[in-house]
Amino acid sequence: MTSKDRYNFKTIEQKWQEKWHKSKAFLSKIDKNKEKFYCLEMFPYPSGKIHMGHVRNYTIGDVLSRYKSLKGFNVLHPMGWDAFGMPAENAARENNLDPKDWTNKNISTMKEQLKRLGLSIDWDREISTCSEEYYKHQQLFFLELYEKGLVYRKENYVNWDPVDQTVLANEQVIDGKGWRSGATVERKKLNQWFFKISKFSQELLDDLDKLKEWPNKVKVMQKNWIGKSFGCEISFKTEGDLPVKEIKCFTTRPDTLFGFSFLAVSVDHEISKYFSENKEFQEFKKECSKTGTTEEAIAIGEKIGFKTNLMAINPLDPKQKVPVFFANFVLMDYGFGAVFGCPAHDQRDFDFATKYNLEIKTVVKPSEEDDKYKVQKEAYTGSGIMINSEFLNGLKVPDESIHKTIDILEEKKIGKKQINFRLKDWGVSRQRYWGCPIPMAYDQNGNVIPIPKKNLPVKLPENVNLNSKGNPLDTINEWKNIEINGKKYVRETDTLDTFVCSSWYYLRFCSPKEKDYGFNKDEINYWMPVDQYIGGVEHAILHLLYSRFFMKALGHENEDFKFNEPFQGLFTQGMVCHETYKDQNNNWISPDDIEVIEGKIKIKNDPNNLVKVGPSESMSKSKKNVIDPENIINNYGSDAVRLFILSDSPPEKDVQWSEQGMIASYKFLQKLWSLHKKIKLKINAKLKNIGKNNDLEKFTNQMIKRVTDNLENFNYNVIIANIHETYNFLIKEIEKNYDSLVIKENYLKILTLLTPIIPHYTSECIEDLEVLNNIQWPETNSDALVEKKIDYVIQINGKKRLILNENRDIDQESLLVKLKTNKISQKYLKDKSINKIIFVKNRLMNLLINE
RNA sequence: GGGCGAAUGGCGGAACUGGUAGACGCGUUGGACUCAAAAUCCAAUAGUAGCAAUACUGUGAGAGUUCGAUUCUCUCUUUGCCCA
Repeated sequence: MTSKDRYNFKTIEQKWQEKWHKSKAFLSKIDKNKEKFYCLEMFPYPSGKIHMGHVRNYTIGDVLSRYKSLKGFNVLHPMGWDAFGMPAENAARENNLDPKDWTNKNISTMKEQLKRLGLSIDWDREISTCSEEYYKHQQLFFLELYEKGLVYRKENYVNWDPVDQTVLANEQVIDGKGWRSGATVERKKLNQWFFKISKFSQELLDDLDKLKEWPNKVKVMQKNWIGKSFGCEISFKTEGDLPVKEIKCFTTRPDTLFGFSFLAVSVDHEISKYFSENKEFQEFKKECSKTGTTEEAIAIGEKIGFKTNLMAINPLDPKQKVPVFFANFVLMDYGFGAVFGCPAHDQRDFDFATKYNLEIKTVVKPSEEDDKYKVQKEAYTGSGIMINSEFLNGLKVPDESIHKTIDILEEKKIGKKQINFRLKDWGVSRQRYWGCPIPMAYDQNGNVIPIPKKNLPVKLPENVNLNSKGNPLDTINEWKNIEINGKKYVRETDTLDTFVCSSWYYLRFCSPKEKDYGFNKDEINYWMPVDQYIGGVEHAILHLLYSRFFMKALGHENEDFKFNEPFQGLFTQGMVCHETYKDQNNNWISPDDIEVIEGKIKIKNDPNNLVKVGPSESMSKSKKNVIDPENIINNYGSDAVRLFILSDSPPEKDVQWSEQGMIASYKFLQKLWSLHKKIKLKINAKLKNIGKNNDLEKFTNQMIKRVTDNLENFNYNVIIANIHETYNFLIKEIEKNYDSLVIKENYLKILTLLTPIIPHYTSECIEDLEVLNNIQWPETNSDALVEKKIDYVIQINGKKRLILNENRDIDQESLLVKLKTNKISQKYLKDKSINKIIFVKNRLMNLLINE
């Protein structure tokens, strides 16, 4: 092949991208005569350059968008930027830049990179969450939710970095230290703004059932996160030297009440006020704060307690009095910050009771054990039968026991049926500069006043010194101090969690230029909900749950807003992985810095330094196992990258990056191109009516069916296999005699099938064939799919013995006659009697004979 | 500890509703072209035995249902993710 014949992706891809740009090929407009399809991928954070994860995510979405367009849908496929957030602020501080400039520069770089992928995006709808045009609407939403009572302020514990003077998210606390400063993180109480997501707990849970096109695992994760538990509030009378008469507990296992052996409360429980002068208690409290606040830390960490002189009385058995402890494994957030301990049937309680020598009384036995069963080395938490529990004895655990106990407790007025949710209200305050300002202010007495709507937006001040300790906004007096109606106020200086920005951006895409409000009602009514949302499974809980909440909050007390779920379909794609490399000193090595010499992996230009190959892991800068998409696109072209990133694994699973696989995809496009040249010659030769062979048409129809099915089911990796099969078939078949018109008709259909995957290439081919009319997704001709001859599988005693190619719809008797004249089957059937025949029409025949 | 999922050649992975296991790709081997190499093309490629036709074994392990199980049921092992 001479270089002239080669497929020049550089000029061809650029040519088509320019054409698409100039003709606004992907512009979306409301058209009520067409069915809409809203395809959305999770928008990127503008961190600098795109990475392979983006390439995979947006390629998947693009394949779907282009397919739906060809199918005749009116497709909305927008893109924007999740542009607020800490990396910008940190980068700006380190390099003495403005976060806005840093962000906007990254946006323009990444936008160019995405365009080079040939994505079918309507760039006229581009939005950026850090622009005033975006966040001013968000501030209005905030005020609306405040008016509806869905926003409030309360004191809450936060992770406080005493060096950076800032609040840290849980994931920024590593081994109890601030991720940046390394300082030991403190628990600190701060006034924070909250969204009342807990008000919608039940609805968020119930509506999961409506989300038929969501992966089950994401629904399960959300369900667990919302964490509905059914249980009982129980009041325990107390005796002792404190003015405390009663402590309320929440429990999901009221049936184990006869196994009661202690009562544990959180160190923040209201009775702790009687210990404020107690030095030992204060020491204990300090000790507790060291164990960390995550549920995991508590589960793994040692259980410690501080005994009070209070005794709690078992409401079902007033003779039983047990000690009350402060304990580190009880959190104030859960229930009432108090639990009753039943060591025999809860491992945490068991560990605690063992440590403090408390009674362990068995009240549930496994069904197969007798009544003398005793819990020994660990708590028994399984199902079984109640024992040692007076009137509860014999009840089945948990089916009968829990409900029955609650009924009894309610009757005796010592307990109340209660539903508890694990989901807590969403704290949205961040002590940061680079975020959406919260449109609130305080008077001199600290009373809250919303900024009047006419004064919106509250703009972020510019040219701010980011090197101050704490929140930079706190230091800018001229911004902070304001007057409203002649009275002096101080602004709220916290900004909103960036998850707020991403909770409604999908609405903004429907009407990105609407000036007066965040969206236009008619436009969202046409485009919403998002038909297919695509992104990483790491957002399975927070982002997706917050977005769902936001829709419900907007619709709350608002007849005009008729959506309560944003994403009808959800697809979570897997990560892009690469082998990891380390040198002899355990330093990470980039794949760009290694070479293979005589089968050994070595560091480039340092042949004595052998490389240790580690497991393949998700690409990350810290492990240096990243491949820069830009280099790959430069070397092989976007179509080849798209082809490869889809080819090796199902999109929902992780994919291994492979240089060899990438090269193979590139070479395959070259092969396709030489096939195209051959086909074009055949078409131009204007061959007429030669032969009656319809294999080509049959094959085309098979492919239409298979590719369409695979597209509908996200089996994109199989489509790549289908494309290879198509090549393997055509390269041979095209040598046979066909009518030129038949070739052209079928070939065009095949090119259309490839278009969602490799759009630049097929556009060039279609143009090369001088086809002018718009292409549409081909329909399957089901007549052409019907095979006249079928390979019948002949089994003898369930084992495949031979294949008979016979007419379709042949009946059992006729097939048996054919079989009796066949040499191979004779070998097996000779002198044997057939006991039974299983015949599956058009598929197989199984003969059962005596061996 | 709990929940959900996964396990198929040297590797990534196919297989409709229970009906020819290993599509397709990578890699490997052999061949053609070439002074040679690269590129390209052709062929082979689950294992064992055999010149071959073919036979037997084979979808993490073990059982079960069935004429027939990668697919359904149970037990176990390993592993991934989420929650604790």
